[in-house]
Amino acid sequence: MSAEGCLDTDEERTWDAATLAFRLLDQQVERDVQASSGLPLTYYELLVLLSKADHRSLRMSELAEVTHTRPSRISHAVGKLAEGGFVERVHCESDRRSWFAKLTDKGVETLRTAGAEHVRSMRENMFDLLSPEQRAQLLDISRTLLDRLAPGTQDHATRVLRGL
Amino acid sequence: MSAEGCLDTDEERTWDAATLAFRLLDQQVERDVQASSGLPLTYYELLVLLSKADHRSLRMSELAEVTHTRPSRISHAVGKLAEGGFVERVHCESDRRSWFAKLTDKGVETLRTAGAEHVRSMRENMFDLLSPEQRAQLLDISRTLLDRLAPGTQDHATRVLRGL
DNA sequence: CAGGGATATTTCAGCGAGCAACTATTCAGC
DNA sequence: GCTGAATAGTTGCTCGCTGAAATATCCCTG
Repeated sequence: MSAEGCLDTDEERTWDAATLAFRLLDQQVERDVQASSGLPLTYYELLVLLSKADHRSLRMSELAEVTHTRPSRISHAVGKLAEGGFVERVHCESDRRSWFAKLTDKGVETLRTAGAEHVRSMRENMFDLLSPEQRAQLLDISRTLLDRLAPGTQDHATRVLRGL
Repeated sequence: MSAEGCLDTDEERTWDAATLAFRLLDQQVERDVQASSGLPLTYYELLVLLSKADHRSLRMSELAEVTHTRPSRISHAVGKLAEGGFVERVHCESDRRSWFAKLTDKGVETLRTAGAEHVRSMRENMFDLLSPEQRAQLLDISRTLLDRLAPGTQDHATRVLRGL
């Protein structure tokens, strides 16, 4: 009647708990960041990436690649961010198909306060709850998963952000 | 220039890795489940919950509570699932404000194949990659986070699914 | 047992993300 | 150089989720 699957009970519990925990974590941090900056978490993350890049700018395609999302999302998102004045589009001289998204001064300013709130929320909802061992374990587990889900990405991401 | 935040580098790395890993994991499993059943992962999860409940049915409000999402989502989702014939709405006699969503035979059948694919994907993208220690660590970490993000939920969920 | 506040659900409008189709530019080969 | 394939981005449409307002029913108090 009840046991529908061929699941190992322990696996199922782990899946359910982990899935729910990280969804709720994302949602909570999203609420906090949005309340402090007005920006959706994923938009805020784009600003963070730009702030770390040389000249505070990245190509649309680089943003899509680093975030593992579709070009159309970046196009929409940068459009909104540009409307809000957080970002400006800069035409690439060497390849005129390409555009840079460049963080504006307003973007930097917004990022300062939003970043503080992001850190606070991150700590409150995650790091303060975990022991140092658990943090290390989580990093290890996440990297293990990423090795399969986004192979060769960690190196690549830093390469992009350091200017190839 | 580059270091924008007051973040501990280790914390930032852990946050980035964990966030990305579990987002990609969700997306990958979603793709697999959708390819095999045509259902979004979150809709499939509703069917799983119903299959575990007494009489294969739960109140709308129970579905909302257990999944930690908004009633309006359940309303839309059950509407779609009912259109597809996976679920039927049953009016509650004792409280006529309330409706049950009840899994149909077609729903059970769909769930059989989708469930197999879900388990396969879960294993391929998660459990097969982790050591037994890591699985235990992840369960522990997830529960720690859930204690704060959804306090008193684990008991509650099982209570709902066992009929109060 | 009538009135009012709580509760269960639906409906509507708006947002972020993805897919597919389209435009514009670059590049490779003849 | 010119044609055609590949690449960079954008646009339009659909989908699932949320928040707020609306509807229906229940329950408590007087």
